[in-house]
Amino acid sequence: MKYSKATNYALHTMLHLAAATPDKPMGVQQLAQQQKLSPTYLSKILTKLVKEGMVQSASGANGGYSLKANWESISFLDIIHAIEGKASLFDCDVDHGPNCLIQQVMVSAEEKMEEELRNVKIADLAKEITAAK
Amino acid sequence: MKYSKATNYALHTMLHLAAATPDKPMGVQQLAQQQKLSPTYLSKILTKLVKEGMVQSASGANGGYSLKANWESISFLDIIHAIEGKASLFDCDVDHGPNCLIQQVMVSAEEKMEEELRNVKIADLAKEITAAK
DNA sequence: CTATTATAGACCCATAAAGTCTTTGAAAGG
DNA sequence: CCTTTCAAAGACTTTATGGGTCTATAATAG
Repeated sequence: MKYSKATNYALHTMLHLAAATPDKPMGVQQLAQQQKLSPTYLSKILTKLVKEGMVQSASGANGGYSLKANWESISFLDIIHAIEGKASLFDCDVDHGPNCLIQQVMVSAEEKMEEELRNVKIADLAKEITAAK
Repeated sequence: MKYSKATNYALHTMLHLAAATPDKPMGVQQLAQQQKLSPTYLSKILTKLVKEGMVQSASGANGGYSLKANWESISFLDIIHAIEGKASLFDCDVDHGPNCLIQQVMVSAEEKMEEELRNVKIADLAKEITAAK
């Protein structure tokens, strides 16, 4: 079990947008250079973030991606869910009634992790970065 | 990102052993029937648990698998680590120095989940099951 | 010695992640 | 209106891994 690389890229891209230019749009090639990956691949990831309402896109000259107005409230969990989906990490497939004790333990542990990820906003890290400069 | 089915099988098998016969060994075909999967596949999973020192195996007639002496202290996390490995769920591959803030957040969230999984022992659930009978 | 059981490893298949390429569509600016 | 610049969409390829089978080997009880 591993987080996908796409999640890593998404988190870094969001942090970069938040720390640099929440206002001005930034092109995908520029964003891709930071992480040394292909622009077309990153654009697929960004499109997911757009669909989830975290990022705005603008076509045409001087276009690009920028954060949406509500960006200060975006948490790690929001971004992870946008890429990985919102399904539970654990599914008990065994056919033994609806109340699987194991399932309950696994889900409650997962919720502990999600709670933490929900509490950390991308804006928190962006502040740390800009303060360090 | 999902837990593997093997983890699900391992947890259920451990629980079944703990709730049924911590003393007498149980054959893999019997264990496999419970979860409706092939004995050879389950044996691969059980071998991992043996190597991690949670389960004892005995070849030959009247052989099979049984829990080890220390079984009351075995946690969910122990079993999960035996199957999934102990690596972190998140690796920041981006080349930007050793102190990735994102990595730190992800790891600390993961530790919250692990803490919970470390606190729940398979013996706890086994007690619940036997008490319910 | 034989029946029974675990162990090991080669092997296969399906699915999903990871990434490329090409076409289409939208906007800005002359 | 035409061209340039950008994102969006989707087909496609590649690679890795989970999930599983099969067969041969080793250990042990009786």
